[in-house]
Amino acid sequence: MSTKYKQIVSELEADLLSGKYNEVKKLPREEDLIEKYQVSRTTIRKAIAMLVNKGYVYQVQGSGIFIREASLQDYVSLENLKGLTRDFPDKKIESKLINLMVINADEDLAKQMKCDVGTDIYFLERLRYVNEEPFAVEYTYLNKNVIPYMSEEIAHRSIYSFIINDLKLSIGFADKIIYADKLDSESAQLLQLSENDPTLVIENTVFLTNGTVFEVSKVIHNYKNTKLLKLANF
Amino acid sequence: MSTKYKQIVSELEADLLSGKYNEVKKLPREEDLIEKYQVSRTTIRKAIAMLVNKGYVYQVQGSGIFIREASLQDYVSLENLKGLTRDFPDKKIESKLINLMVINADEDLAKQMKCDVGTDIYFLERLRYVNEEPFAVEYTYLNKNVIPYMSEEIAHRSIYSFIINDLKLSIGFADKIIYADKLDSESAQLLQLSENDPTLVIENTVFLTNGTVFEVSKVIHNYKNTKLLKLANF
DNA sequence: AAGTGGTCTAGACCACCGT
DNA sequence: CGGTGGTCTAGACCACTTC
Repeated sequence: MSTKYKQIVSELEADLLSGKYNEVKKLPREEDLIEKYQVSRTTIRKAIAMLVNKGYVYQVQGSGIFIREASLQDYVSLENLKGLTRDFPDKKIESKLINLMVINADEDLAKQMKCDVGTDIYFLERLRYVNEEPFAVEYTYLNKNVIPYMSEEIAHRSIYSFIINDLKLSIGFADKIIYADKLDSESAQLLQLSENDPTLVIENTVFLTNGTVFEVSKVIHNYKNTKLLKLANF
Repeated sequence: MSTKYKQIVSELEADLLSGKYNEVKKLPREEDLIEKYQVSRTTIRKAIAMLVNKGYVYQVQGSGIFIREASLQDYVSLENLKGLTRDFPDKKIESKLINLMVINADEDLAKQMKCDVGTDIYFLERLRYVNEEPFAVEYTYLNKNVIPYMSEEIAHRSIYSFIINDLKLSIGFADKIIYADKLDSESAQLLQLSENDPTLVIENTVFLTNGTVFEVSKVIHNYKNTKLLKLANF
């Protein structure tokens, strides 16, 4: 059983995605939500705050809770960072494993992963496809002390769902550095593009809830089919 | 006078940026902050929640409030979107105005700006420099019904500070679409790069607190000196 | 003026971290 | 176990929007 406000968030999120409020472009007022879910105002407001943070809605004092209609389709959201499977629920996601090995952290990697030099690290190289088209080349480093087990089978599917559902770890936050660059020849070949073509690169450092680094990765995207969506609040 | 929690956020933010807590890498516990600021726990927790959203800190149940040390230097933050002046406080920011005119919204622009076809729109083209280097070419559309006045003088400095401080408008949120592409010849020349070099493009739609669109813009960045930083929470 | 969000309080009880 | 965050309640009063 989850907490009340999280359940309310899930339910409202599902309603929003199903288009339940598309006509009025508004959510019911706070008082109605309080009545519907039988919770205190604080709890409702906490749930709404989550939806605001996720970019679903915005509130206007004296007026109501309005839906923010940034058509989510075909964009990789920078808010819900739980893997491609979440971003493209209707599309066919595949991964080709190119490399999987255990290495020892050198000084540079140890610093990035906040671990000791020599720590065992899984290194994975994957080519990811969306609807049969090459989408990105991923170079991933996982701390073996945190992720004790990794296999070809897991790497083919979603590593994140393995971490959350099987290892029961909870992911806390991530730093992402985003930039454009020229493609190197290896990545170009994998993405079926030409050397020196543009590419969108994302370098990730991903932390558990307690602040432990468990993943460092570099993802080289096909510029022809990657668009990120960031919903910012001031 | 601002609200209590906003004042607390400002103060803690300044403390964090000044490096006050760099040694312990922790903020004081909630109870101490309550004592210090003489407010209720809810108010302190609201302030901390803001700092968490901005990516400054993370909380661990049973343990404390820890500082998230993602070195902010040389990155354009996707959290504090108040212009380059905020992102690079120590650097020299300049803008060269290339074009400033009033146009009428065509069907496409009207849709993007949620206004009527034919509405007066300021169109600006600016080349922005950071430390004397060409940083980005900006194409900006501003709804003249919202921003009634614009001049060469304002366009040379920060449009955002004009909107906030002089027009007293409050900016609410923004949608940002981010992708890599090949440079066209005009932008390439302005950025002192070659045609077909990579570029990082950001397309913005910016809203006031009440949901009114006041700006649509396309920013074509120099890939050699632009790195974005996104601090995500799960 | 009526409707609806925004801020703030005081306090209860639960859940997780570390020793 | 003590220390520290996490969730939740009930209620007061303020501020903005809309008519």
